[in-house]
Amino acid sequence: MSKDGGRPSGRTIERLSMYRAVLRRLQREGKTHVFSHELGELAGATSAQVRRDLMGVGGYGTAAHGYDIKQLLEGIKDFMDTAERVKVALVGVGNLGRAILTFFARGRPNMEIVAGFEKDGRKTGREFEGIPCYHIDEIERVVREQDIEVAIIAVPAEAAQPVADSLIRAGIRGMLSLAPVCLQAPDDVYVETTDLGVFVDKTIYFACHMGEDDP
Amino acid sequence: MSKDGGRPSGRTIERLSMYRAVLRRLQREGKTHVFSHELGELAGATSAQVRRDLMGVGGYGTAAHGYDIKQLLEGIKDFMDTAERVKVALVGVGNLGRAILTFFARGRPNMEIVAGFEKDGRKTGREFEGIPCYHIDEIERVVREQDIEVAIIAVPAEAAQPVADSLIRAGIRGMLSLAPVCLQAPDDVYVETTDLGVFVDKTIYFACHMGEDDP
DNA sequence: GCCTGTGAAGCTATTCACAGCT
DNA sequence: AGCTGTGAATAGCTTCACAGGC
Repeated sequence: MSKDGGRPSGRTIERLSMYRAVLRRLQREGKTHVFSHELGELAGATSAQVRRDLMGVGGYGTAAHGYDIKQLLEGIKDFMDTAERVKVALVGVGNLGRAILTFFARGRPNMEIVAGFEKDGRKTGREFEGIPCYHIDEIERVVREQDIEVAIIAVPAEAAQPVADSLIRAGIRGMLSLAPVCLQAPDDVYVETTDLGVFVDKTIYFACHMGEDDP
Repeated sequence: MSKDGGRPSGRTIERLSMYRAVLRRLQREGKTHVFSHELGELAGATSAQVRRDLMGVGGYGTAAHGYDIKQLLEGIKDFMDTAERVKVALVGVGNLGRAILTFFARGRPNMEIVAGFEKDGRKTGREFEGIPCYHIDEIERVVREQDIEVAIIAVPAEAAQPVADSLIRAGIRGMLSLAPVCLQAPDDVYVETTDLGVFVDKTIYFACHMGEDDP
């Protein structure tokens, strides 16, 4: 069976994450097995794509019943997750930050938000969804002390780079920024940027230019 | 001079949207011209990538000063935007919805949020950021009456598909869903899904597996 | 018959590299 | 000398298509 073929691409990881979400839902609904074409339909991928992605995680499927959901979730977990739950910080506890807290509050198996940071003094010292909220100046100390490895940045555009700089000084390994700016960071810190404005523009573009043929 | 070469890809549109954000910022800072490598650095792309993207919008650049920012913004606008500002609905006015409202409140040139929808009766009938909030049952009527073409869906996962169905019945052309489910829709409705959970998983994965070589 | 796993083909996107201009 | 615009080359991703199994 040769070697397992290099590192997976970002696209593959995104899809695996979606498959996992779908699989968990199916499991809650009582299903135990699923075919590649079903999973594909529910996750927005073709069956061939699903099979190829699952190949990478050592996918044990059978022609008779498709994939065993429990086994598959286990496989994806082994493939993607780290041994311990990753500790995550949330910087910015405004509307967006609180939405994120609610979203992740009921805990995911692979991560845990352990600290929030805010500039606004009326929010610091309190708890949100059970997460303590510190002042933004404490980022370096708290991130170090608690071995926080990943941060979600939900602050206004102007504040994003300074926040990133603090996190980098504190030794963060990865950041997900929701602010509409491309953060500068050293090569050994992974940065992912998700700008809502971009997705709105994209949706508008394709919604309004659909079915236009080149003349 | 030959044909302008087919429809641009989603990736290209995403980058154009980011370039635009950067260009607007540079313009506010008083700059009038920019080189492809500068724009690339600020937007997270290579200079070659920038030049190729801008070629598509008829990029007028000169070797001496690079691209004229004003002209370029005009070009991107002509290329991407529709003649009229697109009317957008926001479904779900919880924390996430309100974050979106604040984010887009100061208006973008190409779109305008004109209505919010909520299930929670305590929010309906009021205004948020100057946007009227209707009950979710009124989606069909209001979307039709106001010629709303695009919707942003910021409701919990379980509610997303029913909301999408109402929007589709109302004749929506595109939807951006922030719920972690892949929406079913007819082919003539464009659907974009942005699941935060996926991006968090991805960030965690790459942050924690960086610098691992195949043994 | 209908499924998985997978080499090979096909396609799309990105980068290279250089002509042409200032 | 340094930049844009762009054909050509490369790299990366997705789909095809079929062998093998239940």
